[in-house]
Amino acid sequence: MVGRPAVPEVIWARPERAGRGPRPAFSRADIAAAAVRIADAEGLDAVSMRKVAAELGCGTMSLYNYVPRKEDLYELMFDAVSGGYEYPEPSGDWRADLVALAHQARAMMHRHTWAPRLMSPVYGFSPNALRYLEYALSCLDGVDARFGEKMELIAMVNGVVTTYVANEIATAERSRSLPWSEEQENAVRTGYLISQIATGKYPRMAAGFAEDPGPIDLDGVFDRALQRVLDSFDR
Amino acid sequence: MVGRPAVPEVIWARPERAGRGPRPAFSRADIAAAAVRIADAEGLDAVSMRKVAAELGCGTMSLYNYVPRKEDLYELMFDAVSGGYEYPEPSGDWRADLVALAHQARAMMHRHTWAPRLMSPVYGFSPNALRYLEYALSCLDGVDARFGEKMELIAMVNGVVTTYVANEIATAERSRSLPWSEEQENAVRTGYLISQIATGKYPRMAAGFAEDPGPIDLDGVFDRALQRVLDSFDR
DNA sequence: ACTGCACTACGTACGGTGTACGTAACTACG
DNA sequence: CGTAGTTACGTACACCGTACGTAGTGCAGT
Repeated sequence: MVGRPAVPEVIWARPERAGRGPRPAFSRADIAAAAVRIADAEGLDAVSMRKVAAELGCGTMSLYNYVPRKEDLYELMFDAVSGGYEYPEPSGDWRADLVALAHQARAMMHRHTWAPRLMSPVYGFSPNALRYLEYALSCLDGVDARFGEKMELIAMVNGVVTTYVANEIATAERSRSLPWSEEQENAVRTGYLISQIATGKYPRMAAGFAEDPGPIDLDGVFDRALQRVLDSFDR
Repeated sequence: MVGRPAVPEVIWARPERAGRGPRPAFSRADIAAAAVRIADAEGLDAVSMRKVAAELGCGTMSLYNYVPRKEDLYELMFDAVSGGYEYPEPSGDWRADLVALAHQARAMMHRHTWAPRLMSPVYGFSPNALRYLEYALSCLDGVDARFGEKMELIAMVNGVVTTYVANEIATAERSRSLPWSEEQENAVRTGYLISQIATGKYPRMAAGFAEDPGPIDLDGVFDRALQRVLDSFDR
């Protein structure tokens, strides 16, 4: 099984335990949890096969018995953190239910700031992603709309969550790979922005910042964007 | 200048040509163009300092005279492809103007499929990003809304563009790093999805795919999402 | 005109990465 | 009971970003 397959393979279709040979020392959940610990502590780029193996206490190449390629490790990680959602019985108010679900997803991504980078429709097949999707659909049970329309709504809600969280954490995540602090970086960048605006080449931005310079309320921005998406489906 | 700075620095604030020393052999535009060529041809992960230097025909470490860190190379790349937009005089119909701008951005990202991965508010300071923003604001000149509201609209439009393009190209980009073709990968993944749905654990998805199984019209999905965002600002 | 310094150019080297390959030990099935 | 298929893992390769040192170049100040 250590020989990498020459034909496509979905990791979820692989049996966790093969019939023959010694019993595996770790479960997929163990491996995902180890990788998640590293990513939470040091960022996604710090997740290497060597480090995950060390975290588990096994040789680097042993990991390849469980995970054929690093891509699959990412898939395990994303599924693992997608397993923490609560799915209360839908209330009948689909807007409130979707808002609650979106807030759960946003909170998850703030806990695991690498998750937005892994968000991809490719991973939409993982067990927990399917559960999430099915639950979101169940929130829309009473809604009179075609299936395709419901899926487009769910996709837009998910899109808002990941883009906004990605933006919210962008500078913080970036500063992980930089030799100076986030505050220093921000100060320099806004300083440059101000100098550019002062050139007069961007009059509307200049006027805008003069009129409305306050700090941004990220929670408010997110909630407004989410409500707008829901509005647009609620005619 | 080869000594990396210990203090934050925005590459755009660096003069292209220093007073002393030999005249630089390349411009920032040359370097960005070389990196863009590589990324277009082989994907973003193929963009390495060595390859860009080879493409330019100089030694690897010479690149560091122009680009203090690889992050800055990304910033140059993103700004370079953001320089290809056309900014026609706003027509007075702000919805049509923003739709046209969004379509330009979408087309750009389809030409440069690595661009969504680099999309980050951090790069919103680059010269061409500022031009883009100022133009989008100019499309909203006649609209009676506060500056903050206009910025939120523009952000949502940009968000829709990048998320949807990222989804559209996800499997194709992914297959670049995989030893088998996109079609093979897709076949296996949808096969697994079908097998999962057939378990009965996801009744709503099962019903949905039975009712509405057709292939997805990506252009239509994108346009509908975009219109919904515009609707939600158009009361 | 000359000196000095800031800059360009770039070879070498270090510590990291994903993973191909080979070998040894183990266990369930024929 | 053999043996095939698995687990375990050390070694090795190609590639990465980039620190550091050295050599050459041309403007600024004297």
